Amino acid sequence: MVEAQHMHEGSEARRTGSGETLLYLTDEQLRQGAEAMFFAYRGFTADPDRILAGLSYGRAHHRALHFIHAAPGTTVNNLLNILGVTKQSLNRVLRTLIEDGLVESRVGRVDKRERHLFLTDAGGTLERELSDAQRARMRSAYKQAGPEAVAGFRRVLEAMMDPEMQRQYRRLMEGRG
Amino acid sequence: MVEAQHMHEGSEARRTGSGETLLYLTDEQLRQGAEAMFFAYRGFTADPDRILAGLSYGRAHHRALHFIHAAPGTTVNNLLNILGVTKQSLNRVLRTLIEDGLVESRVGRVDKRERHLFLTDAGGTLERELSDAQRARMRSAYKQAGPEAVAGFRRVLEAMMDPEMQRQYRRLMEGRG
DNA sequence: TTGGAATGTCAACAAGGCTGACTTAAACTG
DNA sequence: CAGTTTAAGTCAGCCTTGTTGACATTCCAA
Repeated sequence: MVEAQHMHEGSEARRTGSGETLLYLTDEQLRQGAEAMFFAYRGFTADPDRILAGLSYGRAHHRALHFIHAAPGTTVNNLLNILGVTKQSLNRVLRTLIEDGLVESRVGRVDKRERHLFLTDAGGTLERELSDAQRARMRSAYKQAGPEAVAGFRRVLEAMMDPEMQRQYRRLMEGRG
Repeated sequence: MVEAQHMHEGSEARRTGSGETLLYLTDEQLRQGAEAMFFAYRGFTADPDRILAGLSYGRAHHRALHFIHAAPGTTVNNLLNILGVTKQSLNRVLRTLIEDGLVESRVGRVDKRERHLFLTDAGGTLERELSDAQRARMRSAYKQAGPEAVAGFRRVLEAMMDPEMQRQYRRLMEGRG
């Protein structure tokens, strides 16, 4: 049920005869949403970035560590698709992580062309440090906003993804509850 | 009121005797939120990026155009704070925009050290083209998710910002409805 | 056995961040 | 008025992280 007290200030909804909900979204409301995304993403990355600045790593290293943690044993190609970068770009990051002993690359058993990626103990430790920093902010934001807001947050974000990314995202959600 | 059907799958809320709502947020739920942010931000920037790729501009030019549009007459220093980059970095972008006749820089009347920035007609046209592309996706996401979700989306994003960015954001919201 | 797929590597380049040093002009302040 | 601070711009150099293109290797599968 769409009720006034649940609606964003300024947005309007109306039920048609057929029961379909129409939304009147002004350009201004959408603009504000875009700005919110911009500022929030800055906050989202700020804490891990601060940690990484000390080490000689960047945000790209964090992303690699994150998704290797999320899907241990993933192949390079799979990681490429998730991250949406070229293999040359990923390779540069991956190479330093392997050299520094944070990531282990194992030749595939069934297909020996493939490399399966795992975090070493040291890699797991850094990954945890980075995500702890990121999660602290998210936890605080979730608590401030409340569970209804969080559900809406997730719904809008999912609807904003490219269809291919949405598939990747849902695949990652499976098998993790 | 917190009711089960409004809650995100897997999140739990409980009312204490004092009426305070407690949230039990697992690391896993927060991780999923982080991944949603990552994938959604990619989608968020994808459409304007495609347009900019043709021209010799990048995302940084888009951001400058966006905020000059949002706050016409803003000074360079103010824009610096909003974008969170160094003046050297902004200057490189701003210089090309001014040279190409998309942005006009006027010497301040009251303080002649300041430069006030405005979009030219051409600048306004490009800005509109870029935000139209971005807004189309946001409009679609907002419609899919519904007004309650949008309100929650905005609440979580705002709570995720650095306090200083939150101030900038709210200041921008004022005087625009 | 040959074609194609997966991976890795080299080179070159561009965008867009950063720091540091310095100039100019204007404004403020003692 | 002299000295300091502020706003803006510039130059030089560096780093990360993205890109393309070319090419080698390895291995699977038809």
